[in-house]
Amino acid sequence: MVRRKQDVAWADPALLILGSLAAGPKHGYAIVQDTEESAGVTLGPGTLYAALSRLEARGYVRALPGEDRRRPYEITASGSALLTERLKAMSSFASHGLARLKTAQP
Amino acid sequence: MVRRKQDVAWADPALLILGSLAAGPKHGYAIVQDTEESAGVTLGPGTLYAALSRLEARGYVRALPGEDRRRPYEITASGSALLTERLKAMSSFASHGLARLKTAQP
DNA sequence: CTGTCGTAGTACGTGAAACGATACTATACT
DNA sequence: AGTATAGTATCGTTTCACGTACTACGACAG
Repeated sequence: MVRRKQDVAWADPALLILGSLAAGPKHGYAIVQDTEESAGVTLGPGTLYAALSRLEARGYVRALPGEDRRRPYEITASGSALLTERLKAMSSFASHGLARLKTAQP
Repeated sequence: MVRRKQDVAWADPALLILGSLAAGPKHGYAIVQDTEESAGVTLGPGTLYAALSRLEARGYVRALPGEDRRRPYEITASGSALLTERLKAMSSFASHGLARLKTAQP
């Protein structure tokens, strides 16, 4: 088992989770499915729950009262603020980078 | 010191390096300065040179003959291809996420 | 001449976290 | 009952981000 950390990642798992929760509260399994289809990234359970509890400890998400055995999470205000900042930075970096790639071909 | 790994990063250092090299060959120190002004991220030497040698080992960058004390690096074709993929993914994730944030406010 | 500042890269230790594997429970179907 | 699926949790390994400290060299001030 040669865990190869996925060879130059483009986004932090925590950011994928926040992005998924931005659309509304979800429980863990739903987050996994959402990031798979919207970002093409599959989060393993180890990654998911570890990142979720870190986000909760830092106040970016909040656990909602679980109805049955699912535990939904909700993004908080500071989580939204953080996500907005990061997404803007990503967006501008991506467009600058793509512009560089187009022009700087020898 | 409590190495807090920077609290939800928005981009892998390796990606910042590739993005900087997309504008043309640079040596390490110049990459640091470039990412500082273009992305607002300061890469420490430990982060920078470790990431650079990983990128070189995987064939995404190539070391050019060093003139004096500096060691310039150049992005390779597969590095450009990788960067393009990742930037496109980042860009679409960022725009989807920002759209979600706008609409889904209770 | 010597201090120190900016440039450039090296070496290294520490801790955080990604990831896969594994295990477990509860419901649904057959 | 047996199997599949939904859902959550924990463990161990490995990798890597990051800070600190260090070497080295040119330029310029004092």
